[in-house]
Amino acid sequence: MQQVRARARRDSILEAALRVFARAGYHLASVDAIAREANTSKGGVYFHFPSKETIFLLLLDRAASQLRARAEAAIAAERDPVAKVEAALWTVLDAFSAHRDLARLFLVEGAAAGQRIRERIDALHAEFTQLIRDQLDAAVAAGAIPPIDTALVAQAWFGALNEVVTGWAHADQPSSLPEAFWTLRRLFLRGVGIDPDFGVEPA
Amino acid sequence: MQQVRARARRDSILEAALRVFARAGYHLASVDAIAREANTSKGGVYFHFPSKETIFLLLLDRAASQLRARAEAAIAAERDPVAKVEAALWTVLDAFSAHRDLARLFLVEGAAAGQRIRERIDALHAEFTQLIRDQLDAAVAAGAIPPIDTALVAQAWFGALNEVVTGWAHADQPSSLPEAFWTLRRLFLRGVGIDPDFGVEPA
Amino acid sequence: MQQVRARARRDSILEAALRVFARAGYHLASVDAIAREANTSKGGVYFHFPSKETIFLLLLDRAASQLRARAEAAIAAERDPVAKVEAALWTVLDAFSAHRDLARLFLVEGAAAGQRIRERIDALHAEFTQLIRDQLDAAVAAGAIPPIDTALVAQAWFGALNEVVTGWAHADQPSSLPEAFWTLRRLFLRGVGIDPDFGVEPA
Amino acid sequence: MQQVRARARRDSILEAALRVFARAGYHLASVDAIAREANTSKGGVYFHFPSKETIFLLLLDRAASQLRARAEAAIAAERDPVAKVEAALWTVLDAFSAHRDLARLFLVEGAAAGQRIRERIDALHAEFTQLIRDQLDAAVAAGAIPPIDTALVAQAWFGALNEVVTGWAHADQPSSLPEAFWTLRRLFLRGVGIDPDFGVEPA
DNA sequence: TATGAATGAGCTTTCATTCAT
DNA sequence: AATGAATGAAAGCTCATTCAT
Repeated sequence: MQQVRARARRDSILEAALRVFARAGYHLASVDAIAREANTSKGGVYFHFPSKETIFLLLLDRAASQLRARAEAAIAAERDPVAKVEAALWTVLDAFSAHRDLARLFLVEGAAAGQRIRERIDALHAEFTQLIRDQLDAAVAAGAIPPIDTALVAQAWFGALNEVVTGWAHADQPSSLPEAFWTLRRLFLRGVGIDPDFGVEPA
Repeated sequence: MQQVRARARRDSILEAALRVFARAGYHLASVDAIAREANTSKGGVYFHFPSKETIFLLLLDRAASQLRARAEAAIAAERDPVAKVEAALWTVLDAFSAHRDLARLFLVEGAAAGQRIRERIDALHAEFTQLIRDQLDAAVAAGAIPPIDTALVAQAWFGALNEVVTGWAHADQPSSLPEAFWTLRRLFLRGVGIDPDFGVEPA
Repeated sequence: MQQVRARARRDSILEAALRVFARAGYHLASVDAIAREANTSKGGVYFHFPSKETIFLLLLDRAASQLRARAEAAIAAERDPVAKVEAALWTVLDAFSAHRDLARLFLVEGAAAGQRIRERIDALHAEFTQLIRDQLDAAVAAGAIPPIDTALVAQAWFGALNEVVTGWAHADQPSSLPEAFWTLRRLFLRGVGIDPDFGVEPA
Repeated sequence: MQQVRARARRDSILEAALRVFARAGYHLASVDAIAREANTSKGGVYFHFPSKETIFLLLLDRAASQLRARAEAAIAAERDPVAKVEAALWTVLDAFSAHRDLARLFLVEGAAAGQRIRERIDALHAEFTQLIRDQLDAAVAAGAIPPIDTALVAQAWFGALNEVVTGWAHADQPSSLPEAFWTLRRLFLRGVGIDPDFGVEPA
């Protein structure tokens, strides 16, 4: 029973930390502020977690696996290789735009937070790039897409998504993300040689 | 004569600051470390610059205008609209990859460094996106490219370039920059409806 | 229980700060020195108080209200208007001479300590001058003292008291406070037209 | 010839320092600001003076001896003992009110400026108190004033003058110093048993 | 478990003073 | 004589982390 309570406390601290990090960024988020947001004390935070960095890392991992799970589910729900590719992209774009602050936090902010965190952020980038790449590879293998350096394409796509979403977060560009999606979809698919409306284009 | 020395010192502090910022990020770079790297004292740094933030901003502006100048020169050297587009892209890619640490510093790291710096980083993103967009608009106007949301495309391309280059530090991909260029070029141009080998594709 | 300890610590920091301020003056009193004097650390001081200035202001207010309370009590204990005037003077003189270092600190030293503190010191001067003046006004209204510019008189008296007491630290004069009181009493009262021994003098 | 120039430079630095000290107070007056005000450089200041403190002390002494000279002249110009007393008072009040900023600087501000300066400020107080006291003693010896603790009276008068003038400097009290003089004169003289209009009062 | 007081290293910045030129 | 670059010892303040209760 006590363990249940402890677990709940731990989770509430994590939620609070997420909010504070998202609001203030890694450096400006003080442990005090996190404790206050979680309605506990600094000591309470340190009882559950060994350091501020650890909390950030935990949140990072949690966000990453949630996103991964969603993406994998979306991909699994499609049969067609190209549709799987699109599912991967759409899930990422969708998740980013639903949680702009987190996207900013983990994709941008986190990069200024010291060696350890940096490395994991890079790993996260790599992971999602890989996820997209896997779908591309499958599509290439299935002949749905002409051969191409899929690693590079995945990386480029990920970066494009990232920029568009984080740009959207604080400017007004683009004004509407859903509309942007259709343009990006065209841009991406035609880029790899698919006519988004009729399948593979003739050479 | 003293002025010459002072100018040299000032420059050496700027160089040192650039190295330290690139190595540690804005927050983790202490003025002490910058002074040490420049073989001077903290007071010396403050004699030449009013604040750490000012130094960062100065470096940022310097890098931005160098890149802008290069890009504009490269664009001006081409006549064909599509070639101008390619020139813009290539310059950015080239510059970024020659100074990956700076690209990381100014495009990623700096975004977590406080209001003033954030604003200028955003402005920098906007500026280079605009630079690319201008070429796209010209190409569309010239009929070299079918109509498209050029703002979004420029943003996506910028993000793609950014990600590919800053991702380089840790991955093994791409093995070579020129190769990557050809892939990206194809990806980008086909994305907007140009056959990179034969010009505009038939609808 | 912890709160008791915290309160005690807080108070001990205040006492320590008072000693250090009195010894060194506002500017020369470092927070480090205050912490050392209070057998705690700089961080400890800042845990209990938000700034050095706040501490000074707190001490200032505390001293002022203690003095005010004493003076008001002494005044209330008298019925005769002239006796009230004397009570105000005596209380101030007594308090100042019992805490010469504080008088010096708050009446003299503090005046060079920045806008906020200056304003409050001025207010303190004004307050005690006013306190004396009120008694003078009452005495004038009661016909115990001939009409006079009571504001100016109160100011002059306050300054005289201040100088006599703060000057003590270095001179040998006056040998004894009670003796000084009788001299000052005579000086002050005769100055406003009262024979200190027989009441109002004939015109 | 060069010595003449050096002397002029030295003096111009002193004047500049006086202005800066009066404007900003001892602590806030930086040597840089003094150099700038004197149209020279920090090094120039240090060529002529060994330290900031020395400069302040020099100015203090200079102001003190100027005031002393004026007071002594004014005193010497009178024959009557009581008139001499009044001359001393009036000179001090006059000087203070003509140079409010300096009065504030040397009588108030300076007190927060470290041991050495503090001691000299005290000496200055003592000196002027002594000057007034000497006239009082002479008046007592001449039978113009009944016996009294002249040291204490002089101190009280000095303090009263000081408070009235410095109060005048930043509040509006008293509204007119010349008017205040007549009130103070009455206050002071009657205090020591002199009817300011008809000489010594009957016991 | 949880609290919050306490620590101390670290930060940016200021400035009196020194010194090569 | 004079300059102004350079120094370095502070200063006030913040905050991740520790620890007695």
